Amino acid sequence: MARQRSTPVSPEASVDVQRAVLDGALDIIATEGAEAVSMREVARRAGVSHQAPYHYFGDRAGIFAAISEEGFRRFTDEFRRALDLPGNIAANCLRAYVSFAVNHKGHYRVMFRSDICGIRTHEQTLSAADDAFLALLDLAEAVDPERDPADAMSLPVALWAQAHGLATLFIDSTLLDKLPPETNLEELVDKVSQLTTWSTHGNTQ
Amino acid sequence: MARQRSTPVSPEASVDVQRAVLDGALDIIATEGAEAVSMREVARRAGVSHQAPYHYFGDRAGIFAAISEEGFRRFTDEFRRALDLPGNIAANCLRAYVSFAVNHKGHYRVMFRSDICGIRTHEQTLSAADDAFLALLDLAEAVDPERDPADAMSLPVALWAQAHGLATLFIDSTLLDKLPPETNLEELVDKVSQLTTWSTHGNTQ
DNA sequence: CAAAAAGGCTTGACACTGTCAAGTTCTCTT
DNA sequence: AAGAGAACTTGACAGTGTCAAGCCTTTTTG
Repeated sequence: MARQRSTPVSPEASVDVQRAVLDGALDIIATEGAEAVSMREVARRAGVSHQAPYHYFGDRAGIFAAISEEGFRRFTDEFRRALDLPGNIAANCLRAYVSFAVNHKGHYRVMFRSDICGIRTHEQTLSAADDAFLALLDLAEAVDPERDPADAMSLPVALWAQAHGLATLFIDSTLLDKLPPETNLEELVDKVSQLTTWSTHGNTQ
Repeated sequence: MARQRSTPVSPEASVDVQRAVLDGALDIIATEGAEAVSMREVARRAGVSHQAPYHYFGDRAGIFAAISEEGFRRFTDEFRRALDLPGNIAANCLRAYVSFAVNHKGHYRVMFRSDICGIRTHEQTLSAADDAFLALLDLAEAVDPERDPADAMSLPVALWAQAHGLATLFIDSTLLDKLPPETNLEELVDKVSQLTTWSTHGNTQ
């Protein structure tokens, strides 16, 4: 007799399995890290056979690619919302960036790991990452519209590096162990914003 | 008959095996990423049995911990050398930081991955990481000795985030694919330095 | 409306992995 | 000379990613 299926076969059921596989993987990534993800464990959590995930994602890297894509799409949404907020744009975006990483650890931990999700071979993930990059360019444009066009990339790279650095230090390193235990993360992010000035094009030095 | 040993047993030989295991692992990490490291593959590359690495490192995480420790020690050396250089200290240190990451990909990729090297249980690795953090605090002190002592951590965190963000974007993300192919990395790092001003304590806003 | 194709899974098998356990040399004390 | 310990070794086991092939159920097609 075949394994009991928890839900009947239907158009929605397949989506459920797909979703359950991703959610199981996300949970493992957020709590134990990406290497702890195994095809068989996510299958087990989704209540399906060890081969079912292959049907949707091809291989292990495919799961990571799907998570990365979803992460970039949700990230771009939240980031663009911060772009439209009133006030200090750079500060708003930094806050949005870091809070996305902290609140979506599972996604964020995979998004920039080109080694495990084979992003270069996965077109949709690549395009989602490109969209996110466009949003970043818009931030740079808003921060300093009059910078030298011949050096258009320095500012976006600098902004991205600060945000990405803060985010990864928070979620993966032992930085937090080195800070006083009462430290408020959001306050710290804002202080870093206040501390940083992105000098304008006119500056020599 | 036992497996032919390439070198006779001697005090140096054991060091050789240890070193060979680490070098094999570092090579794999730098070229394929940390998850591609397997105990049996590094043993194979070192020309020893699949259990030999356990003798020195306990388990897989132990290899990563040893690499992380070595990375932090070498990093602190190079970073402190940059601290003593004449000129713009922040710029010198940022350059040293990023160039360490790029030139020691294998080490750098592991140093901040607390998930795979179980850093919290490995005292020597932890202490090496602490030493690196002290060097960072010295940089912050040199950049702005008169900042508010009640908010001593914002500046080091900001400096570290910028450097760490740049480094990880360079070695792990697809940022480089998005930049013009002729981009010179060292120039880009310097431009980011020039773009960034770490405002002093007197600043309100 | 029957036959064929496709989608959504399943079980089975294989080579490989990390790690425990239990030898087997060597080298260095005592 | 004997014993201890370091530096390995071989063997075994459960768990892994993935290929191959099969089995239902639904959808499309002739």
